[in-house]
Amino acid sequence: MDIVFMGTPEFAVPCLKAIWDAGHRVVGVFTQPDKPAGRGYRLTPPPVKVLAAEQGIPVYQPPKLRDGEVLSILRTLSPALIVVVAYGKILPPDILALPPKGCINVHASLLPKYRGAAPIQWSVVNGEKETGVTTMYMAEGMDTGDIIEMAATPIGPEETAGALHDRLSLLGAQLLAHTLGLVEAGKAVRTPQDDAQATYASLIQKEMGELDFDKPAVALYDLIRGFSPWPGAYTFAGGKLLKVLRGAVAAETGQNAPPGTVSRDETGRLVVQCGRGLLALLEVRPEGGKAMTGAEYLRGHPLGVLGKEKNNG
RNA sequence: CGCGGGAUGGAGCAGUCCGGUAGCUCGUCGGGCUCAUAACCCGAAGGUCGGAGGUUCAAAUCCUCCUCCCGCAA
Repeated sequence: MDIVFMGTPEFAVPCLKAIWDAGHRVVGVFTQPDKPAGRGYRLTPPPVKVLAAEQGIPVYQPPKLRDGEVLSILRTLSPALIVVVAYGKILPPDILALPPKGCINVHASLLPKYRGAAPIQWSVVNGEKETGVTTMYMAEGMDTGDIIEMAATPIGPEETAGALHDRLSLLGAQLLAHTLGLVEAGKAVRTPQDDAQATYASLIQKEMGELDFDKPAVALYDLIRGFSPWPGAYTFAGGKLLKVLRGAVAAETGQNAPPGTVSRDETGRLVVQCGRGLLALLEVRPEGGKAMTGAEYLRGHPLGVLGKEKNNG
């Protein structure tokens, strides 16, 4: 089949590869415009663009899809199918209606749960034990289309969102390859979603990564995993930012000190009192510094109370 | 040139504004104490203060340039 691919970040890269590996032809790639990123704000091309360019596939980076020009480009490319993976834009109805085989999407959750922008992170933050990937026919709503296939996978008790992202990215590519076969053969079955079961995974904001030590240690542990490696969980120590890269639950119950109180446990680990239980900060990065273990951090920084930035200033 | 923080014995930091013999916590090594210990006591080793140049009687500290790391932002 002739396919137009729409995707942007690293997550979409394996899916793009899977298309030609499965014997299909990518006649065009749509991706977000290059954006300033990193120190120096240098213009950086999205990963999908880099791969497409290597393969000599025409790349389009329209700022808007609803300007008519995009539609005429697509008509010229004349794909049988459009595949969308983490593109970052909503497709207007006239584009959805264009390809004869339809538009399909790969989503990193077991729909209808975790519709939306950040399903991987939120599934970890919420302590889910299982997640997966879904292929579906696209509808106008956000991730509301009819399901074609799903593949489930367990979330490891210590797995970070970053690790899960990489696994789901590959799993999604596998599933996509299979789904493409079904679609091409006309054997793809549509299963409508049960909207009553739907949940929504909103866009991650970095502010959501601030550790609230009034919460149970287990919840903070899940937050650290879910925000790793990006944007990272954090707190404040002595008015300075302290990123928490890796944590562990040191005790699930008990509270003997005000939440946020730092101490050193019998093995030298940095542990913090939570609303319920103790959280060990195994790896941290102080503002302007490099990553270090909690024990190392403790050698040069006084014990104190974390996260009081907003209260005393 | 988008904004900002940092580089000091093996680790983490203080000292830099107000130049003047490099300090703290931990680790390491030796010794002691203890039934024992990641605990405690005594002692020791270990540093071109990121690099180059400049100012000065004297520079970790002031000036200039450079390298590397990180935060914001994505």
